[in-house]
Amino acid sequence: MSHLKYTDPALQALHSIFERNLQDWKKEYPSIRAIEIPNKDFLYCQGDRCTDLFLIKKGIIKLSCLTLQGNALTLALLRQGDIIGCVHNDSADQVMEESAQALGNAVCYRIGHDDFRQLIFSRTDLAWLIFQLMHTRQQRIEHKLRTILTQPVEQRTVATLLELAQLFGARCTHGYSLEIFLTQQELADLVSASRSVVSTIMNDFRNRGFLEYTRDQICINDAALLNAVFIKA
Amino acid sequence: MSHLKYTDPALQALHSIFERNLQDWKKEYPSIRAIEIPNKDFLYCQGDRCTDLFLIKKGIIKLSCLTLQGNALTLALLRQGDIIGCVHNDSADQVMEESAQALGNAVCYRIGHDDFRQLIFSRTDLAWLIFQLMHTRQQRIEHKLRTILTQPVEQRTVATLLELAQLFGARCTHGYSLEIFLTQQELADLVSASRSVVSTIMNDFRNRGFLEYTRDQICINDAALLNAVFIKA
DNA sequence: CAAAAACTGTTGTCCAGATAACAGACTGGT
DNA sequence: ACCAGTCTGTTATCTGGACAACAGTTTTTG
Repeated sequence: MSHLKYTDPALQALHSIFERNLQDWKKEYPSIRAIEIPNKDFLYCQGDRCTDLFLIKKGIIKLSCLTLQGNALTLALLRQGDIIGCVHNDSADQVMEESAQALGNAVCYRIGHDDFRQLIFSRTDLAWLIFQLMHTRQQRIEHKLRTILTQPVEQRTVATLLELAQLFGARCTHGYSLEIFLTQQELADLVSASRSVVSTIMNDFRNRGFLEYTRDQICINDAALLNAVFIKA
Repeated sequence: MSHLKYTDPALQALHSIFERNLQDWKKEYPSIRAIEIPNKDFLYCQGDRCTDLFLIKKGIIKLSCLTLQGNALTLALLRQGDIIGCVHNDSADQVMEESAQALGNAVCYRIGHDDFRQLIFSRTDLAWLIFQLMHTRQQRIEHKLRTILTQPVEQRTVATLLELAQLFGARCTHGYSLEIFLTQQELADLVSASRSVVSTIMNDFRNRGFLEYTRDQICINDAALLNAVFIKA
């Protein structure tokens, strides 16, 4: 199985259905709107009361939540075609459990909860796609749980880097170059580890020639990195 | 917010729709079948090729997966109305990522993947319910992730016990009595901790009068247990 | 352009919890 | 009624990684 599998037909399909029908739907479901989210802006925050749904049109959205101790815990990175926001509920007193933040600039469709519901009712093909999509996402988070519980920080870092390469990677001479700016702290959050450990590991990787990085760019020699993982395993 | 909230209208609704329509559907979707799963039996195993979906009619199903090191990791406990199995995919070479095992005796509806798809297409109300349901489940696993990453084993044990009380609990003199047989190892898996630590903690709780247990029964004094948690927090 | 703020790299300390090992207690089969 | 297998209770040991602290570097901002 490829580590780099990241295309999902359901995702593509959903996305293109929206593209195609947006104009029509705007008449029928007036709450639909395309909105731009600049880098680091929040779609909504933990604790917000939110009555909208979002479908990502472009860009990456980070879902995270604050733990009781005040550390950020990254739940997922989502992209084109994924759905977030208030799904639940018909009872209004629902409060969001996570925050959704743009990682880089993003564009989303926003739809009111009720309109979305209507949409599902009238477009059964949509329902099935969404069903598949949610399932993939479920798989992803289960996978994450497994990883965190079983792999040491080093391996998780590798996994995260490769995942990022998939999401943002532009091919460059040695492998993938990440187009996005991440501080070590943010990276550490993604890995679910402490900043200091990640820092040391990254330096180690650099020395071993698996990657190169400066303050605002990471360039991954993915072949070497993957090799390193496989040799260990 | 109550720790013991465990009723979900969507769940109930879905369940009763199935109850009501089963006979009719049997004609239209011949793959639908109600099946009994005895305690500890598997609906499917990690690595199986599985083309069916299951809706739980009665009982509890445990989803778990084996880690590389060979420990079992419990992903979720599911119950009446929840859906598991092969959702994905239209491409056939899909292998299950987890195992589903009955905890106690259970009854499920089994439906072939394609029939289910048809069902969704024709019953839009179903689609919406399922949508909600998957979302709750998503929330649950995210919550689990958060718990594991932030709470120490002791707290997690408490949480697990209370959860179990909700699922299996029969009211008894002191609080809830668990109707199900769990070895310490299984309990530890649910908590995601090592058996020895859980053992010690359980003894500690017993001494402090929070619960009573023998080899094949646990009796939880939930009031006391909850108190203990709140005092700490 | 200087002072403040934010980011990185490194080290030393400390601890929750994994692991291992062992000695009862129970259970069940023959 | 014995032996083998499984479950519980406990302790002694080890370790990954969190945390805190600090010095050096880069960025921001007034």
